[in-house]
Amino acid sequence: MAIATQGIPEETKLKPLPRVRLELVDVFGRMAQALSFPRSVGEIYGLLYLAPEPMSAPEISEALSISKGSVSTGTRQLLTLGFIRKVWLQEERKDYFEAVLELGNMVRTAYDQIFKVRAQNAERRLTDVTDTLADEKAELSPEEYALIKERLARLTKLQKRAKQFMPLLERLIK
Amino acid sequence: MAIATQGIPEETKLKPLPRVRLELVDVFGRMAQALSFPRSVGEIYGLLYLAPEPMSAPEISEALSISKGSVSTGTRQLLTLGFIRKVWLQEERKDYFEAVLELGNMVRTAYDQIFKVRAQNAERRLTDVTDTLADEKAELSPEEYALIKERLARLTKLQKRAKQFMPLLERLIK
DNA sequence: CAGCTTGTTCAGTCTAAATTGAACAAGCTG
DNA sequence: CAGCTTGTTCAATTTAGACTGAACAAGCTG
Repeated sequence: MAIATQGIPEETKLKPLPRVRLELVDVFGRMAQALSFPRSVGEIYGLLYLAPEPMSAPEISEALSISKGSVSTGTRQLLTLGFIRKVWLQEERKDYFEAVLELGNMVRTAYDQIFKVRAQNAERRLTDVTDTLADEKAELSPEEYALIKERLARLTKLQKRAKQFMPLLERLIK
Repeated sequence: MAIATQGIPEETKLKPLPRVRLELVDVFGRMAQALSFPRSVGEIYGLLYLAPEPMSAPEISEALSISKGSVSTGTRQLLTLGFIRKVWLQEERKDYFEAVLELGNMVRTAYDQIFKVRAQNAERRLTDVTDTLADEKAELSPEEYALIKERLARLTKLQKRAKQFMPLLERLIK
């Protein structure tokens, strides 16, 4: 008997997840994909969101049948986005994770880290293009130059309007 | 001579694009990717945005070095999003395309078609999960049932808040 | 109607990103 | 300290989905 159970990790006692939980895992998995995050990241969050207790990385790995590596990188991403947090359970040695339920915070940090950065990039690139136009003025016909200038000006105007709009959005999110 | 030029399409007279235009193609290409659209779709829009005249599908294909197929599917997507429109040039037979410059409209229809649809999907899926919980009630411990119920209620609440938020957003976009 | 060109569709190819799994470091335990 | 387990990293693999190119339909032109 001792021999037979030897290689098997002692923690195989996990109950299968109830259907509700599996379904929510799927919902968050798809949602993550729609937002162009790795599906597994969404799944981990979905799993933790309905977990009665914090879960360890090996537990997550088994419950979702994804590799240790994916769990490691996935939890790291979720931690930096503030979607989950680490919990130290009594004298346990492993890390445990739980979902952050205060969704307001989540949305706000996600907004800061993703939307804001992208908006800034877009702004910079647009000014680069405008610079290129100035450089190239001599090589363009006056008509084409004027046309391009006017259209870039439109974009810049839109850009500015979006920028003004952002603080308002930020206040609404809070 | 007749033989030598035989296979070559007569319309190879396209000038190379000025650098400004190439740069904007790139900007929109990347922007599209960031919004999880195919890069080529963004590139087509970027090309048309600074085009002095409407462009035909073969012209687009050549200017961006992408296949006929990609141009066909890309223009279709842009048309349904309202980002470009078809133009019939005098008695020409081919379709010509031009960018819609009224960005307000664009943003609004894009919002309707993408964001709104996604929000509705999310809502439906969430109610599905809630239904599953009801079905499964008997198989869950009272504690687990209560916990899951409470957390799903949180999500539903957030969902509702987001829903209320949308008309406001719509007004701001206009 | 034969021979063009245009435009759509779709099966196959290619590429970028996600995922795996193995190697390794670090800590705990007998 | 030998033998666990945990967790990270990274090269290799897999997968998803964008892109291509060929086949086809439809129209116009001599």
